[in-house]
Amino acid sequence: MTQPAAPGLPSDRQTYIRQRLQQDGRVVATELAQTLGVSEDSIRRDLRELASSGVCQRVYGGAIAMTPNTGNFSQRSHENIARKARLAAAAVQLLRPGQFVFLDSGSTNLEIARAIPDGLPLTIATNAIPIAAALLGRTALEVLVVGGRMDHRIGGTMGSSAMLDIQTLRPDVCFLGTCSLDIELGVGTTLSEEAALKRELVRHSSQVVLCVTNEKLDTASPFSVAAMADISQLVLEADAEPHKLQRLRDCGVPVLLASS
Amino acid sequence: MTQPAAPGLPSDRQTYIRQRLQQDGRVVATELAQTLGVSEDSIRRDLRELASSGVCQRVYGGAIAMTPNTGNFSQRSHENIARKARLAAAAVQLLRPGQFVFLDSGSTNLEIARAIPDGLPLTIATNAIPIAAALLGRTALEVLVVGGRMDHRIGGTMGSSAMLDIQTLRPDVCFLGTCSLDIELGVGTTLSEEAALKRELVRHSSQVVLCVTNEKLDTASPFSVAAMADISQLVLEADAEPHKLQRLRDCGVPVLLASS
DNA sequence: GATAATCTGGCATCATTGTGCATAACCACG
DNA sequence: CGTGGTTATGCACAATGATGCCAGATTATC
Repeated sequence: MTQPAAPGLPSDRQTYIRQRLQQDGRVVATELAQTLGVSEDSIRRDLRELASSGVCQRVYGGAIAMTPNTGNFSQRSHENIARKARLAAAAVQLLRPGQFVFLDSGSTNLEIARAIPDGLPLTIATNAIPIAAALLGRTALEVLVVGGRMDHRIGGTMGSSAMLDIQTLRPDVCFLGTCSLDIELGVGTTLSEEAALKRELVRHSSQVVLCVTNEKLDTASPFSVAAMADISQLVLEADAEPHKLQRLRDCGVPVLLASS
Repeated sequence: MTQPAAPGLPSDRQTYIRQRLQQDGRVVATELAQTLGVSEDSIRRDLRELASSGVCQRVYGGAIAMTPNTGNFSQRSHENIARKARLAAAAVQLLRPGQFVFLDSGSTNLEIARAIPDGLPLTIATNAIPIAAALLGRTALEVLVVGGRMDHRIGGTMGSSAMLDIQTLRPDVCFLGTCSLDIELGVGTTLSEEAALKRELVRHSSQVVLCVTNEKLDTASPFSVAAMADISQLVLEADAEPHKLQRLRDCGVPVLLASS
């Protein structure tokens, strides 16, 4: 166990909390306050700050570690379900009857698929298996599945075959799954093949919509997918940090806020 | 078994319940209350919340895990699940490491997908979305998804695009989903498009394996898929009617019986 | 149909949380 | 050395969340 710093620079304390989060996966506020010899208020402030940076997720009584890029798809899709569902509820308001919509892989897009109103006639294309599974039985929807080799990390098809399939599509709207969003660096993702597929998607879609949860704002990933200029519409959480939100608005991209 | 947290963040409790659901498929409220050291009321509240998130389905006395997809396909797949699982357990004994296997759509084939032993390296192609979803995360398996228009009745992709995809494959073994089997009429199915796809599948596969539950024996369907001569291997239930079984053996097709 | 177990919703109670405010430490600058 | 500003911290208080208990309704089981 790491020794808590006795005089304790605030940043040291947060480093210690990060360590504990990585080590145990979760922390308890009261226990941290006692261990570090500060009031629970300070701990709460730290946790709030770490949560807004995307390091952890705040829960009643403490916090649990956030692992944005690790873990398999089914784990990720259980995190932040409520927040992603709210984002999805806002996003589906952008849909119009008869549109041809592409739903990229990603846990947020899975929530969007679930949030599509019953009876709204759409044609939906996707390379994500869980999304196709969620739309199975929704007879009002014409569903096209992009074939190819399935990537277990992404939860969707990838590879040259999938790329070729996508090139034959001309979606009206594409909901792009996002790993990170930064104003200068644009949209990024963790896998090179995934990035290539998403770039093709952006190239062929009339509109590109991006749904981004708070922890992904102002972060970067190894592979670039699109620049801010390629984005037609942003959907963000209402409690996103105001200055980040303002800077995104200043880019000229329409922003839709998901009511919290 | 995961150890329940002693101080117990509320979110940890729900995570524990999720784990138990995934592990055992069902949970009992009274047992959970005792294990976690909280009142049954809290457990019931948790289960209600998890149910509203779609994680589980509430039943009298506890909850059962929800399979992600709903609709007519999953209804079918819940019928005779035990019998189909036994059939599947026998069928996977036919698999050899490194084989290229095609799993056609159908609830029996979904059970086969679930019954594939962990660590057995295979390449699996499928046009069935629930099967692809079931294989997601099984990293020992290379999974190829056949793209195309998804048919909500079948639960898989169909159409000309899927046909073309299939023509590029040369599976070692194909597990053919079956609606009916009759010695004179061969294998049949209810939809013409489905039949066309299955015919293509039979044409391109080295071996064709048929898993058939008792109620499908000696029945016919509108559209013909294959003759008895096209079948390489049958997998039947051990308690099939002896005279039907004997007549199938007489056709010269090897028969594997699933122990009941 | 009777009985026992379980479920739902309301309520009281306690813990946790966010916010405003005051205090103290620290830093830069004249 | 003094001063104004910033930051971190702790405390008080109101709001929210979680929990257990209870009464009435519902459901399983005999």
